[in-house]
Amino acid sequence: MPQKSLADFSFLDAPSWEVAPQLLGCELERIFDDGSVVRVKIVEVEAYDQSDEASHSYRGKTMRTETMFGSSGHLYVYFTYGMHYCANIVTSGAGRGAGVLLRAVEPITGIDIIENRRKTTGVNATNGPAKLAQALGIDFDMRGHDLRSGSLRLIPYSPLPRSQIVASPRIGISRAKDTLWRFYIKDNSYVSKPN
DNA sequence: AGCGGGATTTTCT
DNA sequence: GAAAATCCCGCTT
Repeated sequence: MPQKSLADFSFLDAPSWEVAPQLLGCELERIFDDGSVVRVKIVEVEAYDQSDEASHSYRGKTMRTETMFGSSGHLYVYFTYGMHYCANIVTSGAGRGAGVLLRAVEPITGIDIIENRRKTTGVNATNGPAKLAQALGIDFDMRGHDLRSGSLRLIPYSPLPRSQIVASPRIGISRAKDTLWRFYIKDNSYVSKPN
């Protein structure tokens, strides 16, 4: 398989709420240190932006959110509830604090590896932001990782037709509850909370 | 199927 | 010192 050209990642250099639905159907390839490979399809995401009260970047750049203000296509990893890592794909280019939270993925290859890592099977292995982070081995070691190459790669695809995408309020936030910045693939069984 | 609580530590006030 | 872009388990319907 030939390496994708850099131009294929240019769609990330746009506002997060426009990028988010375009990430649905794209894939992630994870190559672990032992050489084993896992591939998944993105089926649920949420957009966050510095203009948005619910975003970690709302109150400006901090030590934690520095990567959100950096280049598009890098990985913003945060730690929450004392035990969970979650991952965002940074969007909007340098200077603007924005990203797209990965909320659910569908395993394509390496399902046995995923289920071993998660100690569970089926949809429960990857139908949540902290679940997929654990499944893909994402923690603070991956902070700021460039998703265009290396051990975790984004593989872009053409956008899905709008009829296959559902927009809804985001999950687990206390502010900006009415903003419809959660996007998921209609009827996909790996979505964390179908409406 | 749905609710309620506990886990556990980083980050910001 | 409190909240957190969550998950899991156990208990009740």
